[in-house]
Amino acid sequence: MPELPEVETTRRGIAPMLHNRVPRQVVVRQVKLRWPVPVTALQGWCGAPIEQVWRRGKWLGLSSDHGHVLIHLGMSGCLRIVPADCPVQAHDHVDVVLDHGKVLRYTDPRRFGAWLFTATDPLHHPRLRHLGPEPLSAAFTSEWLARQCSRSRRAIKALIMDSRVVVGVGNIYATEALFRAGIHPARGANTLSKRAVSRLVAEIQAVLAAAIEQGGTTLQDFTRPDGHPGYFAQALQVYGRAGQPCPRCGTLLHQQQIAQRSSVFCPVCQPL
DNA sequence: CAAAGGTCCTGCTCGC
DNA sequence: TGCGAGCAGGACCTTT
Repeated sequence: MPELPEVETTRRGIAPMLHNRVPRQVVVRQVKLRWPVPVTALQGWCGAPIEQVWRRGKWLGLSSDHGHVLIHLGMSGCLRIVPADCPVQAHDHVDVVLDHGKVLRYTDPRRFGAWLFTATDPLHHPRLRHLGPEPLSAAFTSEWLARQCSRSRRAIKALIMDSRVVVGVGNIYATEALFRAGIHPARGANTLSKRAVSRLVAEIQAVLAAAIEQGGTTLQDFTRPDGHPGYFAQALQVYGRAGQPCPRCGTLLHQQQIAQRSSVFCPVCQPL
């Protein structure tokens, strides 16, 4: 499910229900996520009101006087606020029971997600320490991306999906941004002109901002914490449309594996 | 059987 | 030959 827009949509959905609420208990039904869930630390975190519900890249943070819970949704993770008597389903791995009778429930069939805890500065945590700039912040400039491109021969798509270069850009939005910028996903990063890099920065920002505005992309089972779908799927121009005509020139869209991820592109609008 | 929205880790290759 | 950096591929897991 989640790239940056879906994580941000999740954050906005759950934050109002968590702010100033006191977690009373954390129930862990499945310890084996990406890393073992730190059950004891999560229980110790209970008892203090949640002051901040924040996001860094695709990580969500719940911060209180007792420390910081770090949550990653992986490929199939989902967070919702449910009533305390909501029946537990398969893959409902973690509950945070809150003082107002509701529960923050984490569901993740593939278990690529993570729940971590740190008592110290969460941005210094080993998993967050090396993250690159936020794509929608002033720190993500064409100068920055051009510098990263100049020292890499990797495919440009792999580069922009590298969280040390820029956070939050996954397969859907990398595919869309490259189409909008007219850049072939397999182009060597160091072969891009400065102009192409600027265009790419602008398109990454535009596509992410638009997707957040629309509440994220709902494919298969992504729904927002309020149960509504995201509406950005209808705005996708090439992702999931291999074999269909390019929306710009009508040529049939190609699909190929690039950096182990399926990539859709227009061979005419995005020449190699 | 292949593929699905993520990303960490291992081990290879290349250049100094 | 040895070392570090950069990179590709495998790994994790379930569902469709």
